[in-house]
Amino acid sequence: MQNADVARYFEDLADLLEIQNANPFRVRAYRNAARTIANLTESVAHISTNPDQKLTDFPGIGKVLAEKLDTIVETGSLPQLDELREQIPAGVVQMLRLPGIGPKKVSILFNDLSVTSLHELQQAAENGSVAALKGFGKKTEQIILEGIPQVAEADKRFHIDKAKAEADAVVEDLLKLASVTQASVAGSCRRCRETVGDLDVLATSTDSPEVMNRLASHERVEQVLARGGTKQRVWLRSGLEMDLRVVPDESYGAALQYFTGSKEHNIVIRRRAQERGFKLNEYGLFRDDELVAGRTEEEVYAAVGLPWIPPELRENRGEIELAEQHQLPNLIEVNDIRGDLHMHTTATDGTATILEMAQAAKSRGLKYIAITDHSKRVTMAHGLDASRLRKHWKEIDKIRGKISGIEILCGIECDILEDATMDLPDDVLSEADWVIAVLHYGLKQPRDQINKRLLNAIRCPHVSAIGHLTGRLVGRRRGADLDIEEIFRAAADHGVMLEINAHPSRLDLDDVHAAAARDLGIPIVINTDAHSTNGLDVMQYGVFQARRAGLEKKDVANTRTFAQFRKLLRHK
DNA sequence: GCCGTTTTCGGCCCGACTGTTTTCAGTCG
Repeated sequence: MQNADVARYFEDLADLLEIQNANPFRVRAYRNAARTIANLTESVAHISTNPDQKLTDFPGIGKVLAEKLDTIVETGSLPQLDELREQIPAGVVQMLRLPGIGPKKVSILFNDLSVTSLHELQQAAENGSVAALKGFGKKTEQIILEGIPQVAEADKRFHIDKAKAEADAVVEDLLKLASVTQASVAGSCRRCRETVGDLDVLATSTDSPEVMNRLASHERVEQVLARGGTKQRVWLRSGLEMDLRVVPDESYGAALQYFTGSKEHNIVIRRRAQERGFKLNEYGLFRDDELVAGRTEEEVYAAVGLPWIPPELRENRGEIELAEQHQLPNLIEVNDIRGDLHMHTTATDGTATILEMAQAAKSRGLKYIAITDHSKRVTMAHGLDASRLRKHWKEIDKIRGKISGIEILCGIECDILEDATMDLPDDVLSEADWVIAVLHYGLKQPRDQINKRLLNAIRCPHVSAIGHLTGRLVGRRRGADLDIEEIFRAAADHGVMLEINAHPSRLDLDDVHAAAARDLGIPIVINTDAHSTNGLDVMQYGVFQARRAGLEKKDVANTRTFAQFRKLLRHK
């Protein structure tokens, strides 16, 4: 059982307890524990059965929750959860996803109206019985009727690239206003999460209504959902929701800190403020009613005894402790990247030639690239067999003479087949400068077989790196089930690098896996997997992911010079 | 339900906005 599955038990339990009107702090305890588990690099099943380790050593897991985890690992179920599910139908839990409807209202709908599904809820709203409930009204009825089709729709979260583009465009326009001195995106977008549910934008202005009006009439805005004196919520044409907050200049740092989150990070920061006799809110840090800090984020962190913490790390996953000890990592930056070791050309499913890719890479400041077209198993992309690949490499060799200032490696993205053999024979792979081995097919095979495939690839002496390890697609497809610890140990033993695939729909390794790989000393490469010249521009998202994992320049192999990078290759 | 360099009990972040109220609870971030 994967940690994500175990975490799910506690998340479901928290939802159900909330509807039952349980103690909110008890509910939070379950959610915190779920988060801890989802962020673990070791499997809970392993820790639970290992006599040398204690689950209670992990934050937010006490005696009670540790016992429940043991039960889940041992039996694959949790009696308490089963009981609650019998009392509260799944359709009732689904109502929690309606915007504007929380556990209290869901509880009333279920207990007083006996609705047990979105369908029944719609009928109840249409015949007026929802509006007649105490605490409900015409507006609530309308919110429910509008929300039901939205819930039925798929996940509302957007990939980071799209979210960031939307936010940047609006921020840029707000900054053009005379009254606006500072503006920034905040929230999960500023933390560079893989996906963003909605956008938070912050601005300082002497004329709040001007800013609000500008956003309300912005060409990207479809509809204004709510508007007060300093806060406005709009729905963008792209489908994203955006919150705008306007604060005075002297509050900008406090507001930016506050709205960047994460919620979990902020809870700890606020507690630190409290312990020091302050009150921290989005307007600043106050002693009694006197503003002590708030103009910059640095001021706010300094007031609670910490250096500034990069937004990507603000998840309460240990960054506050590191900051306290002045051991925050010096995070890798986009400009540190010197090479890109995964890209395609017209030889398979790319849209640009070798020369065009090399020129585009050079113009983006890269010093070396690897051309890695598909191997033959990927028939849809017209993957290369041995003879076409050798011709392709000769072609690359010719191009080397036509462009200076950038090194080009003869590479291949070689499929690891379902039977755990490589898609191309050893003698061909041995001629490559760079082999990136990947799973494309049979991702649903059982864990043992997936592991066997990856371990075989890692042991193959010609393989340089494993690309997009799990094969997951962000928000669309879960990755293959694999034993991360075993794979990582093997990669460390054999000197095989692991890729952070920078494409916003992959970002694989994820942040948790990348941190675990780094801890084992495995060199990480961040690659674009570009299928066009513009595809090279996604490098930044891979770097964001690396930053979220706390990686430094030295942890990432393709920040090295070409000469240094070559030395990392185990067999060349 | 978790947690503890004053604590094993009594805390657990804090404010804006909305809708349904006639002073506030619920929801959200």
